[in-house]
Amino acid sequence: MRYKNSRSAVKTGRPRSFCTDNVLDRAMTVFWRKGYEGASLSELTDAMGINPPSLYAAFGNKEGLFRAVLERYDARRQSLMDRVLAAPDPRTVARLFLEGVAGFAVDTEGRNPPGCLLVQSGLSCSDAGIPQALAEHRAEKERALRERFERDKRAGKLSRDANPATLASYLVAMANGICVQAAAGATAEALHDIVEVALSAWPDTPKKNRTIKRKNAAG
Amino acid sequence: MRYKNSRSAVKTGRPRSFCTDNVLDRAMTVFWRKGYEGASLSELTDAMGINPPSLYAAFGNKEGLFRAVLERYDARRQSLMDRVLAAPDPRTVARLFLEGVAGFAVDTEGRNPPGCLLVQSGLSCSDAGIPQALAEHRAEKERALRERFERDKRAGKLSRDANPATLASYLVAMANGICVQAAAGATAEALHDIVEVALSAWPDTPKKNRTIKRKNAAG
DNA sequence: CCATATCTGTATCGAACGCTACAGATATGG
DNA sequence: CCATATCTGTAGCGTTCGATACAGATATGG
Repeated sequence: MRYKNSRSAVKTGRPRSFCTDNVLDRAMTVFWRKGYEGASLSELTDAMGINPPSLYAAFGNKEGLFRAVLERYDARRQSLMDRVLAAPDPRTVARLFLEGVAGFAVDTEGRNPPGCLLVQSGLSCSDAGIPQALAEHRAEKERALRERFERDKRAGKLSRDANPATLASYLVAMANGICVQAAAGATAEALHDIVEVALSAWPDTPKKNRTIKRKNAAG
Repeated sequence: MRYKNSRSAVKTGRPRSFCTDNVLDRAMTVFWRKGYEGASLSELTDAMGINPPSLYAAFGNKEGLFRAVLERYDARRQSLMDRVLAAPDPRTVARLFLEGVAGFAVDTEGRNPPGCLLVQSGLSCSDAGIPQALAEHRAEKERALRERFERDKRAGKLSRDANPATLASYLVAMANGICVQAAAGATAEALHDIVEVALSAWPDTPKKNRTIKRKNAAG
């Protein structure tokens, strides 16, 4: 069996003996369980099955490895976000997003701990760049939701007094809170119940309680 | 000026030169900003204004200091929880709780970072006892809310199909998510908007949609 | 087959970590 | 005023941290 190598073009020199995505997945588990500062280089190299010089040649340093892990994490969550953003209406977006996050938070392939890497691996840190990097990755999801809701609002799929930014922020906050509950050992059923309550806060499709100024809703 | 000392009875020996609550507040700031593992002993002793032997004599070790800080944190939040639990009805409990948490999360006395110590100081850690200790402290608040809602339900202040455990879990999850947003730099206004959405999910007082079995609601 | 380039494994670097031995300082109890 | 007890400050303990120097291994390009 040959590992997939990240080198895009044929280059000279001894080839890399490991698959980048593979070792990133293994490093992800360590960062997830121990947090950024709690994950030692020796634990990381042991889990990744490589030696320190290989790690430093490939990722620069510990922070570089962590940032590569975050990118890998996003990639593994992309299919969920794609499915969420493809939902026909904003309420379904909200439901798929919260249910998806709750599902991922409790089912982490038996390898990773319950919860979310972007929440529990370093909210406070000796190196302030780590919390900031995590915040940026979380904000990325929030922005995707907000832009979706802005489109929905323009399309008349959200009431005129709904605030896309607030709704996106609410969903992300709820999702992060769910992840904290999951990390503390909450069951899938408990998380599902939380999601149901959270969704009952969702504003329904605009009701005809005012004079209809413009009608640009498309089915 | 004389510092308050924690020694309850008069004892022999050289008296302690520092106020326990005072140094715990200073240590709290370090743990809050850097997380449990990111807070080094030298940073802690510098901030506390004492030397390592005094720290170890008083708190045992780093984990003992952290646990003492958590107790101190709870003590400083107790007045909020008292006010929340003294609210006349469950909806007001929910509102005061979320508004109170959001308020604390952004206004941390200019000394502590935005957010919540119980959420951001060590969700994942090299020593698993730290996330567990944090989870227990958070669960304490959730239990207080749940018991309050159970009493409300027995008193008819919550609808018969409301689940006190779910509502408490929802509020705590929402509060924790709000703290994550605050830690990432969310403004007080943004958090307030989230709280408003979150409260719109709250089940209202029981409506007379069924046969009224018992009536013991008071005003 | 050789020059070049890159990766791997061993062995280890200086720095920072959490923690403590020890002697001096300062209180109480008699 | 002395014996005892506890706390303080200095100085440094052994370990682990993140990161690297270096030599051998293995590919490409000519």
